[in-house]
Amino acid sequence: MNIVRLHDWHVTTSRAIQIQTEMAGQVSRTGDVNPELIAGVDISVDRLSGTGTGAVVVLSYPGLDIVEVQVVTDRIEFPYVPGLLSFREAPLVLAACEKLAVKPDLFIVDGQGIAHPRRIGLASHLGLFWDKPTIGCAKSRLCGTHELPGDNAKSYTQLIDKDDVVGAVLRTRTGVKPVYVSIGHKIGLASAINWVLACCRGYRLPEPTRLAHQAAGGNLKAGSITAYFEMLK
DNA sequence: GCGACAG
DNA sequence: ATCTTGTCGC
Repeated sequence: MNIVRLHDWHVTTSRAIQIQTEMAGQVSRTGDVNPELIAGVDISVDRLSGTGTGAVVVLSYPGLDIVEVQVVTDRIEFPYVPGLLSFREAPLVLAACEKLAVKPDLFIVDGQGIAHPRRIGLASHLGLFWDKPTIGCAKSRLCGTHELPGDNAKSYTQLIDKDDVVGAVLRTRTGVKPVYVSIGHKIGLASAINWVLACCRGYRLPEPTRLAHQAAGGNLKAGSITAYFEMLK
């Protein structure tokens, strides 16, 4: 997985904001994909050791079987600052993805895409480094206002920030708290919503990020990988 | 000045 | 993000 190192991640908060402002205009809000491989990324943090673990789980589509898993653990430098999550998490996510032998066609990220104060959340930022379609699928809101979607699965409402439709509040499963879906890069919102739903298997979170979360925490069942190799025979 | 605030 | 088993509810 080759990436484009657009800038350094070890910067001051003011420089980080400046970088975001400069890069926001490069984010593409249109397009669609017909993925064969969909990846999910996430990280976990160990406050004691001061380290973090970035993980990427690649799934086949439409089977959603695990194709490859990569994790990288390293010291985590940048603090958690709302709006600057990229500078804390992107380095680990990029490192894990650099180890991939396969090339995902689409990435689902645990965080916001353009549903961000400067319209460049983690999903969008990663999309620019990879120059690949990305979708932001966050568990809670960073900015914007919205009505509550219906209680049934697939129901959603618009997430609006400063008169801009920046995402959708989507019910991925009946009765559960909705997720915040937004354009990451190189994909339209309607497609982003459809791909998130296409990756759901009965849990609140779509399989890519749900499994990436487990992988980052060191809890990915080895059995699921075995199942994939069995399937190849 | 007072809240809000992805993970 | 993370601390964490059983338990209440559809």
